[in-house]
Amino acid sequence: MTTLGETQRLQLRDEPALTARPPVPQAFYDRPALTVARETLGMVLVRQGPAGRQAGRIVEVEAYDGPGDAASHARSGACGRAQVMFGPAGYAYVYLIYGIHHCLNFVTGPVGYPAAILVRGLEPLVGITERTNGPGLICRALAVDRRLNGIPLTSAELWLEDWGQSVADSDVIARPRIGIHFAGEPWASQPWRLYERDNRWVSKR
DNA sequence: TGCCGGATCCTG
DNA sequence: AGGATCCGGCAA
Repeated sequence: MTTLGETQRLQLRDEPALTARPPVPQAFYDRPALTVARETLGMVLVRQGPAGRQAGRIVEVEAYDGPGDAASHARSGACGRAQVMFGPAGYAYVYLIYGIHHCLNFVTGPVGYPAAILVRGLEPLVGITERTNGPGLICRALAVDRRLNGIPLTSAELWLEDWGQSVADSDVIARPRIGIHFAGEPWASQPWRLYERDNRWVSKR
């Protein structure tokens, strides 16, 4: 596995037209949440929306895994907003939080098993001018709201691409998830927040 | 039907 | 440290 240094990433930023790749297929998401989370680091999130084509490299994610995860929206069953998490892998789960901000997730795993990856940090590559170090900021910068809830990640509006900028194992940091103290143990301590070491686009704390 | 609190972010 | 501001879950 090779990783690109900062210099090569800067070169990629200068050649956006040359870097488009096919969308990551649905099968990528149809695996355990932690596996998908690890491999999602370094993948490029592409948004085709009101601002045209935007792209950024995912540098921070969190996994929410299974019906027993007390921090997951799926903890109360397949009702309300969490329904998408119980559906097939490879779909977007977008919800409104604190009445103000949106959060973007990728549904993972088999039908009936609720799991998802929350996108928390994005390194701008193409067409992104606002801050993207935090889940609400990412959605604002990419014009992602609940209209995108439930769309497939192979759609023409939002998808992942592999630009060959994966994160080396030695650069992956695993820590407890943010803002889920209410879940209690062991969930509050599960190291299911993954991010790239020393990347400025990782959310604060 | 009402209330409580949240996978956040900004301002003071 | 506290406010913004909507929605889901749970108690009554």
